[in-house]
Amino acid sequence: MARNTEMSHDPAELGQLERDVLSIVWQRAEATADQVREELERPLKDSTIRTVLRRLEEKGYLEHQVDSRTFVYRPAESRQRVAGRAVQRILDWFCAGSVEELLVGMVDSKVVSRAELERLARRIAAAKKREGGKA
Amino acid sequence: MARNTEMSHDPAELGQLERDVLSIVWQRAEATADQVREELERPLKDSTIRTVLRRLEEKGYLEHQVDSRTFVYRPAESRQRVAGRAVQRILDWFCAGSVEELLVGMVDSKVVSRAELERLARRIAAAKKREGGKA
DNA sequence: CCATAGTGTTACCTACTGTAACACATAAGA
DNA sequence: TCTTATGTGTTACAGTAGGTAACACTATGG
Repeated sequence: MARNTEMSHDPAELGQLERDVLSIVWQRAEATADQVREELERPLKDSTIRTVLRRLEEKGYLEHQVDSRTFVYRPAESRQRVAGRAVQRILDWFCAGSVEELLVGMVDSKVVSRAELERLARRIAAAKKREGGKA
Repeated sequence: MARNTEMSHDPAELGQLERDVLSIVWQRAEATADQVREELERPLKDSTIRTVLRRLEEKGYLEHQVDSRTFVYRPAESRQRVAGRAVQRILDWFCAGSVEELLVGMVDSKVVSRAELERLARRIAAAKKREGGKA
């Protein structure tokens, strides 16, 4: 057995191509298969792109609406939320759920400096007040 | 093709069992195959554990030293560092490298609250001064 | 009515992981 | 010294996910 057989979707389980396609849709806000293919540098067949889009939808990352028989895909969730969940996973796996450990790890791995981290955290905390609580 | 053929190791690419084994070694600081097996709840054969340990070493997560013909595995990197790198990957994939976006995503996905994030960031920033810069 | 454009279905190959058997070596005891 | 644990090295197999794509089907526009 490899990987879970029945779990909610999980960003790290995406392959390279899937991530690329997903990124394109996120970037454009919405995209058809052809648009995605044009934006990919790789020379892939239409059916390949469509398969990937369908799989991404099955996994819950995308949803589509039909616009005169053409599928228009849109993100089902924002990049940030997906990224946030991905981080949550890492947190659970490698940091026993401790956010502090994770942040320390990020500093340790030079993902962000202590100063920068503090600056961003303050900014984000401050942003809350300006916007008033929103989902 | 699935997954990279030649890239530095990457925590998200680990399977469930591999993560479990790695966690045990991290927790104990060092462990032999038998010790790992005892600590796993699952009834696995010796060779299974050893294969996993070997693979984890190949992937760069563990290293071993021989203690009178017994392999003693130790982490090659701290959990925090590995977690940090994992986050870096997510950052690159889903946030175009923007740490701020990632942090916002974490808040968005309720991984951490704004207030808590700020509190931790301050603490981590403060810790730097006490310890003096160290690798 | 035909061609074009788009979807649905199905399939194949490979890499990765879980799982383990079996052969080989060697220290320790009889 | 011969045998037996004990532990390692090698090899393998099956299941799944992901990359890639062909092909059949459908409906729309000319």
